[in-house]
Amino acid sequence: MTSGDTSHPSPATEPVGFETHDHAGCIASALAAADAHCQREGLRFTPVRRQALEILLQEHRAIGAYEMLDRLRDAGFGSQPPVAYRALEFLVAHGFAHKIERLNAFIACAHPGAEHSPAFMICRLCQSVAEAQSTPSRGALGDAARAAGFQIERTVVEAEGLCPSCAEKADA
Amino acid sequence: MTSGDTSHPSPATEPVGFETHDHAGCIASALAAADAHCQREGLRFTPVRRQALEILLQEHRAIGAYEMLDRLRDAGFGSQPPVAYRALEFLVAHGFAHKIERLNAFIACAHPGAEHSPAFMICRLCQSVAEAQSTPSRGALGDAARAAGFQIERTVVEAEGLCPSCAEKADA
DNA sequence: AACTCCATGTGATTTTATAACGTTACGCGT
DNA sequence: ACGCGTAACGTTATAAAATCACATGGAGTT
Repeated sequence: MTSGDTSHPSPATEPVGFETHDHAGCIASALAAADAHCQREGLRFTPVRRQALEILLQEHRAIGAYEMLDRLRDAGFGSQPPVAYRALEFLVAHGFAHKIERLNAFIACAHPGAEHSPAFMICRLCQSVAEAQSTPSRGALGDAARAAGFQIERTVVEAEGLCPSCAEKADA
Repeated sequence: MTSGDTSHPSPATEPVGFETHDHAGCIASALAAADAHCQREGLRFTPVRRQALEILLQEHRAIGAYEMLDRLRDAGFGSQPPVAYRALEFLVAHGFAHKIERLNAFIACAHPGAEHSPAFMICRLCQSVAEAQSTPSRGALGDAARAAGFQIERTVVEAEGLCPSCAEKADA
């Protein structure tokens, strides 16, 4: 991930995962948005929770609960698993982060604030993760659910494969 | 693809999971199919592997590795985790079973033999699981992947919600 | 101040998964 | 049939992921 760019032409509508972008800016704005959202909703955006989100945003990749725990401990918070799990649970519950089931890991939401069913593209070589949108009600799964009378409440959509840059290397 | 699989637009409308069916028959035929497939491919369908598949077929629901281990031990096989994990790994690798990431559990494939990208509907109340087809290349995810230059190799598609019968109970 | 609610911190445990290693069984060429 | 190489099996041990249970403490309310 290069870190030279400062201009971010279009906000949060595309696959924000395999491209370079304004890191400091996205962290700051995401934290601000989370702040505002919690204010509005009467949620307590406590120090651990804020720190956890900041860690996810800084990494900009999926990190496991125990890696998060290490970071939180380094930042002066508790050192037992529930510390990390509770912070992550909060972030996920309110849409600030997502769990990548396939990796047992967590990543900051790339489309904060928006109601959405996320879909992820996971590179099996470099482990990078990009978030896109899925449309559960459309497509084969939606058809099957309607046909079966199944009420979808939540979806996990994760694609594993090669990101552009790893695919290029693999070709060579 | 199988010989019988036509490429019509909506292959996903046989939800084989929330309906009653000929249990003994489906077990026998699935085992026979697996036998044949292994024969053809030169795979070793050993006793543990066969027993593991039979267990999955009998249950007809997602079961965890340690539950599988219990059953295998009861059947006279080894009693340590790798026994179960290896059998399951074989079954998954060759398409006889799938892992439900959301549940950390495994289920027999409902469309044995066919090349497919499975999608699952998981009832959050009764834990039943139905398998349908997904069409990774179509839909929002496929679009996003193409746009990003991501090469999809495998997809995890899992919907969580209410199965028909639990939805009915919940309504009442 | 007393109360309640929720968040935090900690120790302990459960559940899920893999590493490492020796032994056995099979597949195959001779 | 014999020996060879590989894959499968079994076991011990350990790692990784997640949860339980309980005590403490702070923010807001009454």
